[in-house]
Amino acid sequence: MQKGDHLFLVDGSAYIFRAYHALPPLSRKSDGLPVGAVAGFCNMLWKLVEEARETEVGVAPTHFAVIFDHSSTTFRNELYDAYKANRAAPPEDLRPQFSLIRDAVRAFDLPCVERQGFEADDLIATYTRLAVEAGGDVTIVSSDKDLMQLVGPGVTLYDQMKDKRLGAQEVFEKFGVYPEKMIDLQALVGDSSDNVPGVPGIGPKTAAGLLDQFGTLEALLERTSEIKQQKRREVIEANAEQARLSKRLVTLDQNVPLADGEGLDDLFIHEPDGEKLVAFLKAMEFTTLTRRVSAKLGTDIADVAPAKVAVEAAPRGPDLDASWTDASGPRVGNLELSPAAHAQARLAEAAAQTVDRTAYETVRDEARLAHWIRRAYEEGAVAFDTETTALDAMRAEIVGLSVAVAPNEAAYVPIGHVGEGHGDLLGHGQDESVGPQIPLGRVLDLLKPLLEDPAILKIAQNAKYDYLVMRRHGVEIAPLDDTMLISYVLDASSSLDGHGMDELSERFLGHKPISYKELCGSGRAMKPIASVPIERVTEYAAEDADVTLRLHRALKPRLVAEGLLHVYERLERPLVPVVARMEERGIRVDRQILSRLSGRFAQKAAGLEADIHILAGEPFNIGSPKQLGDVLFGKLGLPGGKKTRTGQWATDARLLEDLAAQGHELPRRIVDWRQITRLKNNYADALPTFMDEQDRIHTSYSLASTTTGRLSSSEPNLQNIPARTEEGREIRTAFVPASGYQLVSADYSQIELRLLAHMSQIPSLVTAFREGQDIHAATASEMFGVPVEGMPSDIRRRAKTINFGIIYGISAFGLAAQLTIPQAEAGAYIKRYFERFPGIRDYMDRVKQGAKERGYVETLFGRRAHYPDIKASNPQVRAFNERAAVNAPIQGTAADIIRRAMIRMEGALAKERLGARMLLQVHDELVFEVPDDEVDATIPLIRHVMETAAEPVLELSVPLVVDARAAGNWDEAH
DNA sequence: TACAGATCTTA
DNA sequence: GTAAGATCTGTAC
Repeated sequence: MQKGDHLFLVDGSAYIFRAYHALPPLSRKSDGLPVGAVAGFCNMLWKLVEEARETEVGVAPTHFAVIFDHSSTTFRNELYDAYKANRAAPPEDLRPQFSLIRDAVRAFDLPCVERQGFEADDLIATYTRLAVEAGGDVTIVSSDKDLMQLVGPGVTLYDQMKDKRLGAQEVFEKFGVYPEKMIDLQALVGDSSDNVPGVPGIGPKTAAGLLDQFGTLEALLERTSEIKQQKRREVIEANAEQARLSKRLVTLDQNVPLADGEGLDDLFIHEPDGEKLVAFLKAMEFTTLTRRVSAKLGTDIADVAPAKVAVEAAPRGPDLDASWTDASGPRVGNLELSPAAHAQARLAEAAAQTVDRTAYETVRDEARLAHWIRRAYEEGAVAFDTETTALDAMRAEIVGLSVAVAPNEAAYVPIGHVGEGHGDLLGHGQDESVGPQIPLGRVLDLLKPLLEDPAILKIAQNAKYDYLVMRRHGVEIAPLDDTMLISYVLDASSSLDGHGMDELSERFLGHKPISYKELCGSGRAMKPIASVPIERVTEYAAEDADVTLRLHRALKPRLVAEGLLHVYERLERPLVPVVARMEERGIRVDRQILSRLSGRFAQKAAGLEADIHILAGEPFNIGSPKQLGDVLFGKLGLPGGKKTRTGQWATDARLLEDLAAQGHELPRRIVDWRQITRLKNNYADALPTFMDEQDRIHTSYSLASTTTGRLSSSEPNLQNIPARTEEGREIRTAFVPASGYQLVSADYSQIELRLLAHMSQIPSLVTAFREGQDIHAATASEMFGVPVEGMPSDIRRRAKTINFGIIYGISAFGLAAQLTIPQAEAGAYIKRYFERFPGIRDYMDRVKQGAKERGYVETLFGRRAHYPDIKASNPQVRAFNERAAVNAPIQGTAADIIRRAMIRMEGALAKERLGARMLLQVHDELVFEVPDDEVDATIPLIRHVMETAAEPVLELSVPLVVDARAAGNWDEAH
């Protein structure tokens, strides 16, 4: 549990009574077992878990528990033996349902908690306290007045039946006091259903008035002489002790000892096991709910046998509270407690705090390091940053570590510093002048328990980097929050370095941190950080940790307030260690193959270069578009010269191809030369420079640099290795498995087009995918009336281009360019397409409209892409934003789905004890290294995980299909 | 030395 | 027509 999390606590006993009384009796058909309350209970629970975001609660739970009363006396009976003594026994037909309802909660895979000697309310109070202390928010699903005392910042009640939230303001409207005085009010008023005596003749109105006048119950009892009405004074004086007793009875115990496995963090919610749940519902014979649940969870009803459910002859007779406080009445916005207000307050707080770099400490001995570790434990969270010798996490050596536990309370631990001008570039070699430093091994030994402690949240900016560096030193940081990813989820559009710490700090804290450049210089003058004076590095590094901590406080609550917590928790945070391990593994590349290719490309390029210079009549730099343009269109006067917007001659491949098609020799050679030199320079010669000692290349994936949720790959970019041309594919043959392994490539077939079919719900497209038709041929057939059988390849090619165009937000201009046809003709194609698939135009219009209204579009998983310029007055800018907005939900949903597959993949492989290692992601493709003898077992598993990755959140109306193949290199596997 | 523009590679 | 990153050239500083 941590800041930004949201705990739902369901008052299970109250829920049962409500379900029982609200619904007509229902018996199981096969044997007449009464199950009405179970049915109502299950429906409410399912609705709550699935739809909380759409209700007044507005957020989905990250943590969840159903709390029951336990069937024994509680500490309150020791205080007052008449407590709840007049409670009627539950109705006969409800009794057998109690244990079934507990079974139901377990079938939902939700924690179900009860404790002997305590009421459900005490457990709820305890969990609420713990959650608030951990910085989380709480929704108590109940409207029992006994629970109103718990309402406060971050804590509200929720009446599911009425879809009403109760915050402090609602409590005040109902009882005339704010939540903190509810206990005193109840002590005065009493509760007949619980046998809490209170003071006779004092009702809620009078009690509220008295508390308004005196402040507290104790003050009232001490100053009864000030009560004007004689009768009232006498009755209160006579019943003072009874009021004090009542107060103890109604005060909830916030310190119930929790059993192992019932701690706050054990309440983390996870997707239910579809089979288990469906089996239970089937046993109960709830046909409608069974259908609904299985559809959502992707479970085939026919495949699941009903669970064996034991019906207890008699319940253990729990004291179930039938009283249900009516929470009706006017509801007023509860602004001071809403997640939005909370988030805003945090932002304001962060912006107001100033940074004091002189407060930072340089840690030079183990005693001081121990102090900082202790502080981290006290706070429960620590911001963390590593200073290293390189930007590449796979090569970087640790120079120092910084931590922050509170604003301005931060420290730097120098480890690998050397004196100015001493040591080599990597910072190796010690120097006495830098002063004492704790040895790396000791720092790691001391920090490892903290960094791996599941109870302490570690916060980092670009956490994957620090995770990788530390993992290489045997420390597996967890749990981990990443301020960069939080910012990215909140608004991905500022992606051009927009999530860097310095930018975030200036944007949200109004503070400009010391830049790396200021610290170390840049370019030729750049010094290794290990030789910068430690006092200066302390200011820089501790500030980074401090700023990271502040950003976390400022930004994390916005995830809840803006309904984006699930995107972060499900699609971003869990991916950090997964991608880090992929980078760490790297992929093996055959140096010899690349070297051979480089030689061949060099020869070919030299030949072409000579030809080109002869054809041009003079030597010139072919690689210079400027010189090339002058030669082609100036000196030789070739036709079709176009200017780019900077006034240069355009010499792109497409244009040169056109010239070549007209019979010009030179442009053909230039196109070939460009292809060959590119293959040589960009790939054959560049890739070996990234190889490590084991001939493996470790790309770096950015999780936060696209607007749509895709990953990007750099240094080197392994997401644009050639695949289309014969010569290009030879580069791919150099990507090979380790010995004893095969490379397996698994890619989604047409995933974006399938998602378009699902999202726009075009019947003919949906049917085509369901029946496994050739989608481009089907499109062509629908558009041009040509039968699929014997369709000319050119017709199909046009349809394919149009299909891609649709996904990209089509324009006549673009389609014309792509198909090299006149714009009018392209426009006619589009018109015809929209006539044949009118739902597509409606869908695109809806998306654009939504983007204009809200400023953003969403993927099916709730990820947002912002397009503020979609309302620009410049038609070009506007049209561009419209196309991007149409594309983003499709591309982004596909990105979300493969992220989900990646997150599940390692666990799925481990569960089957398979040794496959996930190495690369290329948007719709995953590449693995699989032990030779496990290939046959692994491929079906990989396919299954990928094909079901959208479930159970989404039930797609079209199947996802994955093609997978094993081979000795990436070209053949792809 | 730093940056923008053109080009080309991928999904 | 969408989304990226790398390299080279040429120019501005």
